[in-house]
Amino acid sequence: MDVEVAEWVEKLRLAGYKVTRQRRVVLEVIAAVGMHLTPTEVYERARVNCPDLGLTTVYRTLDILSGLGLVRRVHLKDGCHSFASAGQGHCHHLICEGCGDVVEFEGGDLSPLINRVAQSTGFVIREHWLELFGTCPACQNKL
Amino acid sequence: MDVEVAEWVEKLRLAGYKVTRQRRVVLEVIAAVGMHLTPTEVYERARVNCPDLGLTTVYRTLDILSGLGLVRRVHLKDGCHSFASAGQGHCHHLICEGCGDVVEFEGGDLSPLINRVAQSTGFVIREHWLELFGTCPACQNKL
DNA sequence: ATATAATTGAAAAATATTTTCAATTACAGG
DNA sequence: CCTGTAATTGAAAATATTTTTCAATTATAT
Repeated sequence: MDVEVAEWVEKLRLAGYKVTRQRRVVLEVIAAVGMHLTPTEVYERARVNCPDLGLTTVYRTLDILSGLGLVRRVHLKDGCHSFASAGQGHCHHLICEGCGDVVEFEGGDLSPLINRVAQSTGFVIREHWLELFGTCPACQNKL
Repeated sequence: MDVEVAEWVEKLRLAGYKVTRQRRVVLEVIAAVGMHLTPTEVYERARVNCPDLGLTTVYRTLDILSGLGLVRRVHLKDGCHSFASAGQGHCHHLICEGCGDVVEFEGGDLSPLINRVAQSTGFVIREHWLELFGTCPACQNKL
């Protein structure tokens, strides 16, 4: 079990959730795979190690994990059904349009932009999302 | 018919689509309402002026409009079923969490950040997408 | 070991989206 | 203005996605 899974298990426990076999296997799949996965894809992969897992539980576990900020929905042009690990700190997702690979990056400082927009619109801005799309080194070589 | 609708109609025509009563009414709803709407919400509002409109046509029209870049999906925490006008140029969405109001803003220059990420990951970055969330002036006053 | 409250999977229900297809309609060309 | 034709339409069916319900199971505090 790698470090990320151990940390996630600990956070689940601290938040008052039971650490079940099913939750553990869902965690392991998402931590092990560096790409975005739909609930059904998580389900299929997780069932290799836990054949009695139900799709309902995958949905429920993804809900919990995103509530805890451990996992985040990946927003793609044609829909937003996929999830990926959300990493530590304030990270954003860089997504390969070829293979679905997801890399996290530090957001840099967007506050000048955000302050400018807050100023000109009168909004109080609470949160922001940034996603980058492109082609990973491996997929560049395939062309 | 306001300017935005007239422009959109022209772009539809130029792209080779027929300008039907149904498409026009969908356009009008989205242009008139400064907030994000689900296909069903568009459908309900559009039917006021066009009672024989079908939901299927709303889905199809939203597909076309987002293909032409006139409308963009709005990505919210709990799902991505809503659409809003995409405005001119390279704009992003600022969304009020209170009332669903959507304001467009110029993206500013993200290229330093994007270049840095491209450099450190080896990705070719083709596109980016930024969304801000907060509270609009009207909703601030309601508190 | 036990009690108990959380969690589970299956099935059903609810919701969202796409496909199919015959009827209708926009509009180019006369 | 008519006409022909290909695009477009709505309704219904099909598919996909997500949530709810509920009885059985299970993690874990004691």
